[in-house]
Amino acid sequence: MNNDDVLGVAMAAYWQGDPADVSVNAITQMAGISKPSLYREFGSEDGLKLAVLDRYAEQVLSDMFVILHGGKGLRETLDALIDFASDDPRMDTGCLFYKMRAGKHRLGPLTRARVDEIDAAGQAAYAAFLQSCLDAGDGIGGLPVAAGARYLGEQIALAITQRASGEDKARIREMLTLALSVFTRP
Amino acid sequence: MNNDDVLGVAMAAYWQGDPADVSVNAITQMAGISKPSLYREFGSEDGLKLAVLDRYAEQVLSDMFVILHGGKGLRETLDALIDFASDDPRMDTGCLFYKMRAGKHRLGPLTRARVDEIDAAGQAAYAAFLQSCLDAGDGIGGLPVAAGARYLGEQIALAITQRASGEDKARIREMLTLALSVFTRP
DNA sequence: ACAATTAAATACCAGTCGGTAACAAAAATG
DNA sequence: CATTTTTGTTACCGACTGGTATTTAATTGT
Repeated sequence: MNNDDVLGVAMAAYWQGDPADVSVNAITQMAGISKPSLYREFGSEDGLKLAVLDRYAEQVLSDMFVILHGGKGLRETLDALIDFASDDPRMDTGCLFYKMRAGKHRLGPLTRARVDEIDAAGQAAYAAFLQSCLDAGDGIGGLPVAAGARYLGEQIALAITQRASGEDKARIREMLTLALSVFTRP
Repeated sequence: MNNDDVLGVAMAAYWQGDPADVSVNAITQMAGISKPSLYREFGSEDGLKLAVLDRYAEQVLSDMFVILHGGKGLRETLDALIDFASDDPRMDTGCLFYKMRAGKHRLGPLTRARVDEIDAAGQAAYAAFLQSCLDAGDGIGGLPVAAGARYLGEQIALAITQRASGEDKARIREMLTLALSVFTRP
């Protein structure tokens, strides 16, 4: 059981439940390693969560950035975001990043700082996407880019968070589609 | 320091922070009473939280039901909801009910059941409001009542939750107004 | 083969959690 | 006044938390 395997186990555990409800003891047990081994590798619980978050960003969140930077048009990109948020099986138990962001006050300083970084990067990506739509001549419902980016980000987060609470996929899609319809209004 | 005072202290503590992060020890300390006194009165942490939630529903949530059952028109009622969610000073630290609902898995069975009850009552109130708008001849953006009620409830919850994380009031109002504009679309 | 070094595990630390048993003061009841 | 019953307190319980000091096992260098 090498370090990457441990990271995988920890990510699965944090992702499946609530990061704040999974103890280091539980992780060492699931990974079949001793506690000092884990602490030697990651330094602290904060260090472990940071490593997990980085791995998650690179393995999962990257897909969302790919959608946003795909250079497709407004409708096509929004549809891809809706598909991802309401149907991707990886989001069945929610998004680890959003879970961490929702419980930010329970995180250590390292992980919290990284959450803020990723959040800012997300905002920037949403804004860049909307700006590119404007540049391409697509209207975005007459909204300012910054406000639209915040709105878009929060609606996606809301939809994925509802996935974690077992809400029906079709209903989530319905609500998200409705929320994002403000961008494609005549 | 009588029982109602203790309930007030507990409600303030739970409301201010996260209900899951406030221990019974902390509450007894803040209220200046001993732990067995609190347990004799409320039975368990679950019982205390249930009592707090009931008090909160009667003191705060009732105002939202009053708005919904006020018999006013669509636009006026939505505006009142937007005002409440984005400007009412009592929502500066968020809504205790939504905080409990978000951390439902951390609640005891009594409180969790009550959260579900209140949630269902909220859904019903939103649906009744939208139905009354339809009956009065107001269109609600061509949405089915049930879907609209879910959407409306979640958008209000999102807005108030953002209040708790210190988001700017004006931006929250902007986003909520945008989200609810789907109801008043021509 | 033996010594030095590294890796991993056992066992422990102080602190907090929700919850209670045992006990002291006070108030109601005979 | 004496007795019971309620009210409140101190001190404790076992279980868990994040984090480590210490010891044992495996590996390496010579």
